[in-house]
Amino acid sequence: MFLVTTPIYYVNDEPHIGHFYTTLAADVLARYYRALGKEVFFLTGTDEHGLKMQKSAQERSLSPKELADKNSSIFKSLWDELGISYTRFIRTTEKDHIELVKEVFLKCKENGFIYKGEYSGWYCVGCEEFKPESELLEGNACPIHLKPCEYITEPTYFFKLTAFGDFIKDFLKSGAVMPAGRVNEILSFIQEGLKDLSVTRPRSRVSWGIPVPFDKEHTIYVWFDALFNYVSGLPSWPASLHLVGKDILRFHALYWPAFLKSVNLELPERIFAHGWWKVEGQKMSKSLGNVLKPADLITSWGLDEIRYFLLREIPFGEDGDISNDAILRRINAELSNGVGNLFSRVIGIAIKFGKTQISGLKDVYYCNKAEEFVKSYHSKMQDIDFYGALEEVMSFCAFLNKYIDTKAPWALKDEELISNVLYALLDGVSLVCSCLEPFMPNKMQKALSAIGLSAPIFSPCAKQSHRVFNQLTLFPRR
RNA sequence: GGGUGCGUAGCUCAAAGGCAGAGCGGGCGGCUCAUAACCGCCCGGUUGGGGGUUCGAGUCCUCCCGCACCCA
Repeated sequence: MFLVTTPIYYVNDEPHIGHFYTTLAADVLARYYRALGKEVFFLTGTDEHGLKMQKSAQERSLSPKELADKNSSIFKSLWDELGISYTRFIRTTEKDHIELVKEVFLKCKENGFIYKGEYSGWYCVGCEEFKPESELLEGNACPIHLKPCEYITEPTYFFKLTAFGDFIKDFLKSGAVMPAGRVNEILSFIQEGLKDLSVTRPRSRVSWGIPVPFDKEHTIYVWFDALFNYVSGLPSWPASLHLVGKDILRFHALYWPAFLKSVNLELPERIFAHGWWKVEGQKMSKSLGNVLKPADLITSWGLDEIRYFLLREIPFGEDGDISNDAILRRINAELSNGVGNLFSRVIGIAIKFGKTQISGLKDVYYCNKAEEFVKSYHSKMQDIDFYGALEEVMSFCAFLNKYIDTKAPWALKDEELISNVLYALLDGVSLVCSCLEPFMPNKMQKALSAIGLSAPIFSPCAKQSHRVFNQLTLFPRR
């Protein structure tokens, strides 16, 4: 079973393009493995505890739960509207999750990895973390929130992170964390010396969270709480793949494996950290007011088009830039002129020559090309290289266009020869649409049904005959 | 301040010491099945800059510049 997760999104934030990007990547992989006939469980959800939520709720005279309900449903209904094919939407306020976190926390203590101590330092409410003194601005202000931090000393429970340094290093060197380039950051963080991690907050200060099962004066730290959603939310453990943004890789590649090991659970098979999008060349930020919402983009360009763009524009893992020019280029050059036009071309030939029921001799040259294409497509998909996989599709489209020109079926007199060409072309088009289906499920399902297929097929020349039902303009030029 | 990574054509990216490439965009030609599409050809480069190692460097070393990120 393929078990894929997104991070659970913190409900104090509004969904933006970054949330969509991670979720989209998971959705594409989920659809891909389903199309391969594999059983898939796709987990996403919301992270709802913590001081930030507690305070936001207070400001709005709501209970934290009321605010969490409201904001969580914003995420959930967005994913529903966008057709994200998640299996479960988990919330950290759900009972089974809370029970699991308590259980695991207790076990971690029993295993000797949690001990009581005291923590003092400058605390930023916005960040929900203590700030090192050197980082503070004038007036002990937090460099991110520009508001003064509070100096506090409080009893806390520590997690013995220091016991896991070598274990984590081995994990990082195993290649499970991708892209490899980002692993160095975590390694050097370990190299500089780990410290034990405070994993509880006093109940008096943070009441909105899961209580420590053996000490009601303390609340379990939100990250400890949140990360275990992967265990409570999946039907089995370990996960096949955690998709995360590069900003939270440390939590996933360092703390998370340590937490898991401390309670004798297996580690996730793979963790992939993707990059960040700029918007028209600028960093996305609330202060710049250029936070891009997925719904806005999709309204202007279309859901499938944006799905395609985000995974095609840059190699998955790198940072990228979203601009209207770039989107326009991709849509016109690749979707309209490439895929869409090829589709119309082939259907057009079939209809014009009155051949909507097509069988023919297999062209070995075509079949070899197609085999080669499908093989590299799969290999890229399994490496989580969306960019590369889509590039393969585009070159196969180019091959098919050339194939048409070379064979020039309109110049052929022999009916059988025409059928042979059309057989290869329809086979090719069905592969193209199949390979694109995980990326653009809506358009591709229409395309597939126009050629009589209800689901993707990935085997070249497997069907003895093809049928053409109707002409379709898949991607109008912009 | 310390560290990691990046910098290749106008744009998005390849090239793991061996002829600097693809696609897009631009120009010219061809074709008529198709969405002014498609096919072919052409233009496009001091590989951020300087120095070094090597028969040979985009690739390795070193210094500088710029950008991103991690840490203090």
